Amino acid sequence: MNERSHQAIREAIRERISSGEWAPGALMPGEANLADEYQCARTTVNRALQSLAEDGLIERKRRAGTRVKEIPVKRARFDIPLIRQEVEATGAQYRPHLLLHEIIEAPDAVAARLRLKTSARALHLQTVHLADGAPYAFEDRWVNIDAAPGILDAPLEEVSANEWLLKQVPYSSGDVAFTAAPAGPRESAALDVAEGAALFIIDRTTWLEDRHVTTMKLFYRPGHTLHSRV
Amino acid sequence: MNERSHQAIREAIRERISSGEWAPGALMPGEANLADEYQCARTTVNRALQSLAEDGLIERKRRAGTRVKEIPVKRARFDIPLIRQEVEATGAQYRPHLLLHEIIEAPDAVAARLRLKTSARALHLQTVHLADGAPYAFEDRWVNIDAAPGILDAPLEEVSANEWLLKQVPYSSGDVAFTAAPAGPRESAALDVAEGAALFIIDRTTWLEDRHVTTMKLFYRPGHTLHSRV
DNA sequence: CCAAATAATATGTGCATACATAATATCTAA
DNA sequence: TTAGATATTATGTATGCACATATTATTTGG
Repeated sequence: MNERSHQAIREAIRERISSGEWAPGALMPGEANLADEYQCARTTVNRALQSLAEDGLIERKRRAGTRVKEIPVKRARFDIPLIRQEVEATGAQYRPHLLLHEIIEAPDAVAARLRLKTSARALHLQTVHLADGAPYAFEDRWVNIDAAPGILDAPLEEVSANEWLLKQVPYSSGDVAFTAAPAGPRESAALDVAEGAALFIIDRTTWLEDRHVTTMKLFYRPGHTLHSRV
Repeated sequence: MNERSHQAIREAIRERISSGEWAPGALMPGEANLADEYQCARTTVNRALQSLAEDGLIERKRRAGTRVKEIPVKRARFDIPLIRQEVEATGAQYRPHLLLHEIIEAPDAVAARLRLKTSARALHLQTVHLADGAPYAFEDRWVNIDAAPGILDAPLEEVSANEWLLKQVPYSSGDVAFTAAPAGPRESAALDVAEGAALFIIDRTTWLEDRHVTTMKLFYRPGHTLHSRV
């Protein structure tokens, strides 16, 4: 990282913002000025400033210029890992255990998420993810069979459905929600915790273009945390 | 967005990856080739590919080339809002209510987080955030007085400590953790829920350079979810 | 006086080029 | 044979330039 690199300049400017050189909401010098000051091309300053804007630290508008944000947006990024990797990262041995595998009419909430016709059938799976044989998380998943037909023949005792699907449709998009809920009878039994225990839950729905592939809830054992830098 | 813009090219390449044109793990054509194919400068392809790498879809190494990731990292991004804004976005009226304001010796866990000497004193605040008068979230916060001295004179009945601190040290960094836990007596009373109810919790520590400013836990009422796109 | 046309301006982006850098492949000498 | 030097190559990035675009300021015409 050179003295005049866009990264160096970005950090220098970040410093100046942190130090309060420009008040929150204030107009910063234009790209041309900064380029002059740092003895570099405007392109380079542009890149530095765009990066700071991505970070939510400044706000840029054509013709209007660049200002320091009044209230910088705190943006957290989480890498959502494969459970296998998550478990293996702790040094434990991973094994999925399939508790339920049925093809039944999907409840309305699920049908809506998978864009199924009401009363269409879907694959319903329940899995406990084990770390060194002990329950680590409980997964309740519905799969749109039309969108992933091969799953009926997949060896789900060995590879978790999550992993299998990821191999099939690796570059899908989706949405995630984080929440908490008390353990119901299923979760309680699967995770070996008291009913009503507070569980951290990740709720995901995944699609590839317009094919809604799967929706699932992942219930972690009490005490699980997910963390990140801001 | 032009046909030959870096964004257009990025999306075109994203499509080609999604469609499976290049297998997971496979080597993609080099920048020069793609530039040739898309009839644009290598710089433009470079920008498109860097963006896809940021998204965790591909992996790039000098000399070795660019490959499609075997298992793309699912990266969720959350904008963590001010509670005031979060509440007001629902159309409700926001009001913070300060329950506790004391300067006492910080417990070890807190002292560690704020990098305080053991048995140093810190400001301890407990606040209920109200939406239209009803409890929305409960905040338990510790502030390093040395790092934010003005807070002792701040009108915390009107502006929440969070907001006040954000005004003072707007460009701080920090870490965030999400978890779940049962409501204890304090949370139960403040949020008006049963003891043991499953609460979604955001746990944050904030610092500016080497000054650790504040650490807090935010307990949401049952049912709260945080969501995002992947 | 006000609305619409027009000019001015800061950021946004593409391009050709040159060189930097990291990783790999190949050659060379003991 | 093999460690070490050297060449090769794909990505990384800085630069000067031109032009695009969004937004604000100014002018103009009714």
